[in-house]
Amino acid sequence: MQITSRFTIAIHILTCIDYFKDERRVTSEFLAGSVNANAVIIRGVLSQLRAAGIVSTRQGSGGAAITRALNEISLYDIYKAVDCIDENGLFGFHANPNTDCPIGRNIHKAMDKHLTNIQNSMENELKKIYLSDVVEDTIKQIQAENG
Amino acid sequence: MQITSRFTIAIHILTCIDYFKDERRVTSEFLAGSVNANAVIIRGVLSQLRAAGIVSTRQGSGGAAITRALNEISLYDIYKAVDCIDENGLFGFHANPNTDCPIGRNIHKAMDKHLTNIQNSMENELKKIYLSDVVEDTIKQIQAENG
DNA sequence: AAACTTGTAAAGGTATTTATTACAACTTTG
DNA sequence: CAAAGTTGTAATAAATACCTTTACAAGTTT
Repeated sequence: MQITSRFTIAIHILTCIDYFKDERRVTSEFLAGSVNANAVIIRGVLSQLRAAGIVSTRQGSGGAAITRALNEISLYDIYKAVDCIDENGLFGFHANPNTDCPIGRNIHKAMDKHLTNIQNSMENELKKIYLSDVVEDTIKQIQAENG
Repeated sequence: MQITSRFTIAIHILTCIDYFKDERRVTSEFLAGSVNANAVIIRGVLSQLRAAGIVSTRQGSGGAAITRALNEISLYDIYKAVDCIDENGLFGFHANPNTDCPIGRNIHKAMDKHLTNIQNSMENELKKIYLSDVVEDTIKQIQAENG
């Protein structure tokens, strides 16, 4: 299993929007070209980012823009926006353990606390990384390939 | 997306094996009853745990046993045994970004380092929790429901 | 009005996961 | 040694989740 690629697509999109913002209108079609995915996928991700207040889009005229400073958007914000994982839902539980068995009846509660802590620690790491970090690293990569 | 339920099934199984070890022979059929899953699924998980040296099983006579002390088996050991997630594979990348675009060509490398760190920090948390912790908590839950 | 773009629903396809069936190999017991 | 019970594993089917594509209404610009 993997965290949905919508998350890395979202980071890709946001990096593109910032990179090309002064150069051209960044439409879903253009972004689809860079990501190499269908434009409807891109529009779906943009929809989620818009609902989270991270980007603005305009019908008709087209083009997406980032609404906040890059160092005010954490990877956690993006992760939450594209709805990667339910609250406490990182670890899948098997449905309907047998309640006639003392273990089946209680194991879920016993595991929950620990697994929630693990998920929280992962999400806390996401909060420490900002879109600005990724954009800077991407630009370094681009400069490295030219020099 | 979620981490496969084989992980929580494995913890459930191991807790059962320990809990019932002095009382009865713990067969895959019995475990399937507690988990409420098909016995073949249980045998598959037991196979993986056996390959990792966490349990031993016996053909014919039947029954599974844990090979180490519970406080020497971390949730990370179990997580690795049941092959939840590939190395650096927690976050799914969209395949084939457009290499004609400077962002498409470089974003992957720029994200990789950060996402690997996040996955590592999650896995390090798994190393801090032992099967003994989960078993103790489960027994506390059982005692609480009786008293 | 024409051309272009976003927003979203709906249908189709693909991949992954889980469940089931089947049976060979092994162990114990009478 | 035969019968009963169990593990180990392959193969197939079913269910679920995910991604892609088609279609079109609604908005904007020229």
